[in-house]
Amino acid sequence: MDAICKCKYIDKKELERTVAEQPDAETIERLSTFFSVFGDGTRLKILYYLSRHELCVADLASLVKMGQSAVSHQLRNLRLNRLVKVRKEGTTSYYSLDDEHVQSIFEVALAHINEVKR
Amino acid sequence: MDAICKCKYIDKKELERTVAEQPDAETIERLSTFFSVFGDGTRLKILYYLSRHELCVADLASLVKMGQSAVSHQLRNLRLNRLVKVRKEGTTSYYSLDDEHVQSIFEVALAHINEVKR
DNA sequence: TCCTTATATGAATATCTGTTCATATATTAA
DNA sequence: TTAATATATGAACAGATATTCATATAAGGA
Repeated sequence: MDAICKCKYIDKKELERTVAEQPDAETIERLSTFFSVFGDGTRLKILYYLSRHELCVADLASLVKMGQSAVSHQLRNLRLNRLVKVRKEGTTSYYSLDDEHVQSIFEVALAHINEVKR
Repeated sequence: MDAICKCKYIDKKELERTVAEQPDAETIERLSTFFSVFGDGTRLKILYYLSRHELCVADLASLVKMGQSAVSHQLRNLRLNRLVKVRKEGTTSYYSLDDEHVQSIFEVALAHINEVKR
């Protein structure tokens, strides 16, 4: 702790506690990655549809009005971040949500943007 | 509704409801923007510190170990997204949180990454 | 076996985003 | 008024990211 606290209104002891308790680098890294996944309209739409139904790639593509390839890439992203899971049947891949937090995340975020109301 | 539902396992009626109830373009836009703000380590750190103290720019810069300019740019971003607010006193700007959802957001996200545990 | 269908993926490209650098603005002190 | 300090901001640059295109893989049917 060095150049900190040049300003007034700060209880130095409390600030030291804040620094001591700060999330470690890995936590920050994983948090920002997690939020980045939600920071894209295409992925949000996919997550919304999957929160209602298990769906195959072609149907998702038609629902979000994007090419099959684009959707496939995004599903891969969501899969790697453990937000969706796949079930294969023949050549068809059925995707569904793999995280019970997605719903809560949506709710809090909607609460935010509805209160700010532009 | 056209090329949808080529796959089985889908109740067409329910799918129509899902489409009818889907969030509009503006909501998707605002949601993804909202999440994008959290999708960056520097901003997450800033939000963490501000969740504990009102702080000036110089102290924030020293805490997150970044240049004053970088922090200033990020604070501007956070300000435009209504997550922080400023209070000026002389030449000093004191920032603090401007959103009661930030805490809840953190909690849900932490719950997620702790359960997935790498 | 050959063809069709569903999905996955590497490469290329265009766009977006974060940081730095230089500088502007504004307040206070000398 | 001049200097020093705190912050803000435009421009430039580098790195990240989303989409498209072409193609690979793989299963099922003819």
